[in-house]
Amino acid sequence: MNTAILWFRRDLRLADNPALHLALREAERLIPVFIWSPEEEGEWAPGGASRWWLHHSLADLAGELAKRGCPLVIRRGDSLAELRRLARETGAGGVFWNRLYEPAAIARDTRIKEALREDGLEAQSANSALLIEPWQIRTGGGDPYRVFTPYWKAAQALLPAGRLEPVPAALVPAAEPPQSLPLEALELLPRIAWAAAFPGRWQPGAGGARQRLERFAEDVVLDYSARRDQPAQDATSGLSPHLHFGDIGPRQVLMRMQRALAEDRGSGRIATTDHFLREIGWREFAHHLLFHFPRTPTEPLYDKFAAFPWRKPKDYAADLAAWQRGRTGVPIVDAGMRELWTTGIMHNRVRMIVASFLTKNLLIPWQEGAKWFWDTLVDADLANNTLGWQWTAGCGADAAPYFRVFNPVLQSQKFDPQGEYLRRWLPELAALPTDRLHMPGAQRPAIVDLAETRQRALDAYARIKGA
DNA sequence: GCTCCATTGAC
DNA sequence: TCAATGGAG
Repeated sequence: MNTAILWFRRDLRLADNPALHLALREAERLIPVFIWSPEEEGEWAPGGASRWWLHHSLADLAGELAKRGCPLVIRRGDSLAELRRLARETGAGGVFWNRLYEPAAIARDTRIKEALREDGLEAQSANSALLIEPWQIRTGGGDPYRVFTPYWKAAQALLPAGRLEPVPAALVPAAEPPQSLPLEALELLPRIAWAAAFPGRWQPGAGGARQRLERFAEDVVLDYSARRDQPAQDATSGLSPHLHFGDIGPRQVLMRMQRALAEDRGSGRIATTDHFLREIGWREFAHHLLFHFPRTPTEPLYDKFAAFPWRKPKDYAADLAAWQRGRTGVPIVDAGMRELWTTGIMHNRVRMIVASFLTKNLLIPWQEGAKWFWDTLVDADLANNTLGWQWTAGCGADAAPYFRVFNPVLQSQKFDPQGEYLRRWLPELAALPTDRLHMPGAQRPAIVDLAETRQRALDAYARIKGA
């Protein structure tokens, strides 16, 4: 084959890109293409924050490709139609891509693979996004895992080893350059100034991802176990949006961590690196679950929770709005929701706190929280978002037992003892003494009584228990 | 079928 | 202490 199409989706990098190497094995000339087709992702088209990231990550990828003499082609519309058109225009003999695991994407890609093969084209997919593909791991009984610890234990034996595919220094483009839209034509950037603070916080793209991984592996991971749960600290990797868009892949992360370990065995690095890789394991587990239980983005994994007595939309609309805007009167909740709105991210510890508050204290369905996160997080990822929300709501895999209701005041005191995080995101409270800072009503009257609503949640759970 | 372990907590 | 549950053995 003379020419191959490399179809980029959420693998926006040249390093450790197996589809790229599949294509280069088959063909001399390469046509890298990105097709904007959000309607093909059903209910889960990228949200506003994700689109901001995608724009900049695509710009970075286009730059890297141009440097190697092989410009990125940008199209919009029906993916299959555009791939066929591109193959016709260029005489390409095949299409290569890296797999996605969302139900809508799997259905689309399966259909496209069949259609391209019927056209007489080669069509092949590869794995760039996961250490272990969802179908590689089963319990002794042959079922998918639903509990993390045994899943991750089984995963150890299947972790990839060996070298990663190198980045080609140069690529050969199509004989005739195909038509391409300018990136701006996709209109991915928000029209309002909402994302104004994002560029100071993030550098989307493969270069930014590599810098983050280096900094983390050299320095931050040393204290990861001790500091990861404190939202005021800059003690996490910050890799989640990069991993979502494939600016970097989990194999690159794993190999870098293994190198860090090899460089200084005997230090405290072993335990803390394992702890971090365990979090990468949660990402793998989330994809395992989404693949095997594709209805979970909207439905509880365990059927009996379908009968859970959530409040009704007309009753909770005002409380939901207060939660979204960071006006609940519970400081740690409001701080987290403001961090999310301003930066497109929220510390994982705080995600659990605000999610517990929404589902248990406000008794609002977890799906509402999942939708809000979907639109506001730069790292919005269907697998991770679904697992996180169902975990907190108590209806999903490896869930916290429902009777474990987070107390946001205790959580705040424990994980932000100096009130540093609270003062950062609620500057109007900066002058308060720390002990008062954590308390509901410090800034505005709390919309609910914590003790009362905790009991209401426990009662609601008791009603469906054993159903 | 049984025991044991683990499970980002609160009272 | 409370308490539910999956998974391993």
